[in-house]
Amino acid sequence: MKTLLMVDGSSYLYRAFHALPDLRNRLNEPTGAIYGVLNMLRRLHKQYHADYSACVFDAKGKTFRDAIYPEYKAHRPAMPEDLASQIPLLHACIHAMGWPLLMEDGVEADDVIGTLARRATDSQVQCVISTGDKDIAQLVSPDIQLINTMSNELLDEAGVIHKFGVTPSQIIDFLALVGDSADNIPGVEKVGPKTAAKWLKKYGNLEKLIAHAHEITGQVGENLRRSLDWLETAKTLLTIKCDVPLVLDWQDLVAQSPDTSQLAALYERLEFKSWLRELTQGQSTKAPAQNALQVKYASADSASNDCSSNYETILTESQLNDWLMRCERAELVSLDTETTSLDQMQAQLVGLSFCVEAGHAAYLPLAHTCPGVPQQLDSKWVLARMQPWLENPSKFKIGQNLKYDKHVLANYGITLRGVAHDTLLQSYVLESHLSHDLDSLAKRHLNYTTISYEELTGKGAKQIGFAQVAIDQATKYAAEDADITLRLHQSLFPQLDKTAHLADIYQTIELPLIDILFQIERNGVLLDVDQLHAYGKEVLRQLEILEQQAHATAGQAFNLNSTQQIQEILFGQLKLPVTKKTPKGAPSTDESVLQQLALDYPLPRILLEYRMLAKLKSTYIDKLPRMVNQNTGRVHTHYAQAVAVTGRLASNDPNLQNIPIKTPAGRRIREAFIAPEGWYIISADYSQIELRIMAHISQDKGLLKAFTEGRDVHRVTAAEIFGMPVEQISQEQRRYAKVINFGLIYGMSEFGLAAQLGIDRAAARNFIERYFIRYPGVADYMQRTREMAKQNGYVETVLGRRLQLSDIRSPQHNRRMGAERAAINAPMQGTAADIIKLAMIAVHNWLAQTEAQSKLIMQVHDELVLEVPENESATVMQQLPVLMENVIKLDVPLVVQTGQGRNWERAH
DNA sequence: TCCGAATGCAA
DNA sequence: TATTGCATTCGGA
Repeated sequence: MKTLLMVDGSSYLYRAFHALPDLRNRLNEPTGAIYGVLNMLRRLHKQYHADYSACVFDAKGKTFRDAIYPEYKAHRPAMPEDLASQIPLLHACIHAMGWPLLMEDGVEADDVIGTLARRATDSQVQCVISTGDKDIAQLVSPDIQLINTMSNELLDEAGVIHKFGVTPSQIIDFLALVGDSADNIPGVEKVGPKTAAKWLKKYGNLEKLIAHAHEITGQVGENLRRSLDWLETAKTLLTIKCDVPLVLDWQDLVAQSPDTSQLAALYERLEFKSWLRELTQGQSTKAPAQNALQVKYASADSASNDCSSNYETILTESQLNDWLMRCERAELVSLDTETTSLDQMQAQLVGLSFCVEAGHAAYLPLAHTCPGVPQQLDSKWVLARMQPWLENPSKFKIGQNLKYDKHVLANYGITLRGVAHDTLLQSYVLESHLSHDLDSLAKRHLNYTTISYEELTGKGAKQIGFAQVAIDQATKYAAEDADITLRLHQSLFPQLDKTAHLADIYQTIELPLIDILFQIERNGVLLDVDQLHAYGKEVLRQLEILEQQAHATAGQAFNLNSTQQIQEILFGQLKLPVTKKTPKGAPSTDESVLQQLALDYPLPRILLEYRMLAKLKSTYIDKLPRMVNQNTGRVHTHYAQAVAVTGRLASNDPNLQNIPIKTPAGRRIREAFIAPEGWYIISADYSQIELRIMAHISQDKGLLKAFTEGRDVHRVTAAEIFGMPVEQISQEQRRYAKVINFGLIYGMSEFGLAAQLGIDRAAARNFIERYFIRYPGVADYMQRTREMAKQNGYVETVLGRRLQLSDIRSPQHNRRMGAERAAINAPMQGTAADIIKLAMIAVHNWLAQTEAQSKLIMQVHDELVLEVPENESATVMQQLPVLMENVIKLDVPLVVQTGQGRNWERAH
């Protein structure tokens, strides 16, 4: 049987343009989209030896769809000039490569493809359609398959059912219900893929669904009934025409042999060097592996998404020996572990993967239990064999989040050393505002779609463990991860290295921090479970009393945890005044609202008390004891090193960075964080670090002076804005000044200040004006920062860490203002984050050098917490401030306050 | 079982 | 209509 290969060129054109970096030749002509599309055609050509082929593009001009629906694709902006300018050369290349190129005026590419696919089926020709567009799934049949060449996803009939939950013949109905945002075709409101598939499964098709529309209950049902007329039109728009009159012969679809000299001239102009070399040297079609480090010019080769690969499964002793030798010899080895659990303290190894050179990776299964599993090497023996290499600090390793792998190996008594790089942190330092998971990185930087974990294991309740995954599947996935990580390093590291400050932050802050965070997490913190348990009982009694009081006061029973029910009672039945709404428009019942209402009514006061205790109980009192590790008897948090865009750490499972402190009830919880017998908790925190950083960055004379002279800065500020001597400032006036000082750090508006202080806007504006008159350097800094952000698209910390602000030029006022506030805050929050990270490194190194037993156990943004044996406490108390205050030299002094006690509360 | 909304804890 | 996070409960699908 003959085959026809069709490529939906238009669907790839935009994707290539946006997915690839802005490649240009020496003439500064953009070339990225050309490269992307050609690269795909080359891959397809290698992959399929089709008898007929065609590359199809949309032509200019209106189509019948525009006629029946003027908004069709109307939301799409005009094609960017940088893309439009690439099209003539792209077409020239395709032509020179010998591909039949089709463009029909007034007909969309989809309809050309549909028509040819129909003809192919009629002529008993098999059809493969390469597209990134899901609409075309409607064409799939036993003789017609889709392939998404960017993601390597193949869709046959079963594939469509698996992906969309409906058959190819139901795809049009499915899309009509869901809508297609790419073409600006709305669906039924609130109906997503799940609902649409469910309905179509039940009723068969849209017609029958419409006939039973009255049976659908709820809001969705109403939405459906409202959309009935539209659905017909949507169907027409979404249906690919398979009967377009095309004057074409099968002969027109036979590929010609490439015009080599023409092609060489084009590649020369476009500077596609490796392809050019291939032509001139008459090499095989396989492109040589590229070393991104050497690609200095705007050569398109560095964007190669041709991740050709050779993955091996290690099942024999000799294979292992072979790979170990390669690891020993390689300059840098990419390493990844597959495990039984996301909890790094519990995780057991299922397998290990390595990559020594892009494209050459291996998977070493150790504990797969899938049916029909082959004999695997004995894991104890393997680990003993590998331990010397893993622990050798001069054998360099790279990975994606190696802190996790270090924990996993530590569970087997192995200390991973020689961590030279981590792609998670490279991406984080380079582009903290984007996602850093391996799948996203591969897509973004290599234009490559990895096999997702869920593809192998499923998701939700039916998800299986990695050990149940078949070994060949696991090899593809795990070896690919190691391979991709190495390739990412080759792309990311040179980018980092271009900006000295970013390279420094990566090398001297983030990389060294891996081991320190690992150690802190491993150390854990001791919890007085009995105390929490007793306190929980006490709180439970209070909650029961409060609940009864609330029900009695309201005159009915209701769920005190339900904001909706509280809304109904306060504003629906009791008719209390609504002062604030939630973002969705419902009357808010948050703390500030209840506090206001509590002045005049009894119920809000009860609710406030209830909420505070309920929160403490569920989030901390009950939860923390359950998080105690059974083996160590301690709580081990996880620090996320690449989550917060400003450079801060984040803590989770459990979050130890939001343990209560403000209320007496909250402090009872801090009392449960204890030191073992014979040890102390010592806490050291930076005093007003962000305000000090603001003084340093803004160089405001008044602020610098206040800090340099060691004054109470809130009191000084109050004196300035109230125009009174410092000695006469009241507590209330100081509180105002403090709110203003903090507000400034967050880029607060007069509205926000008014809300915060409970004063009117005019008064708030007055305070801000007086502040800026007294501290003109600060006003100036705010303005400079906004401008810097707008100009560069990013802001920087004192050490040069960057935060990109993609919304800073947004036409949407809200987004732009949000970005401006973030621009003002990020340098201060981020510099503080840099400083405490330096402090962690300094403290850790000092403890190691002096061979102290004391250990870091927590970091809370501006505070370090240590567990210290009695005999070391005096030294630590004396040395901590010295170390922390001198990690950086600012134009104001840094001040560190320390405390020690049997528990965290007492250490404050 | 999953997800968004509302809420609230920290620095 | 104040920055950065994480985690809880509810309630709808």
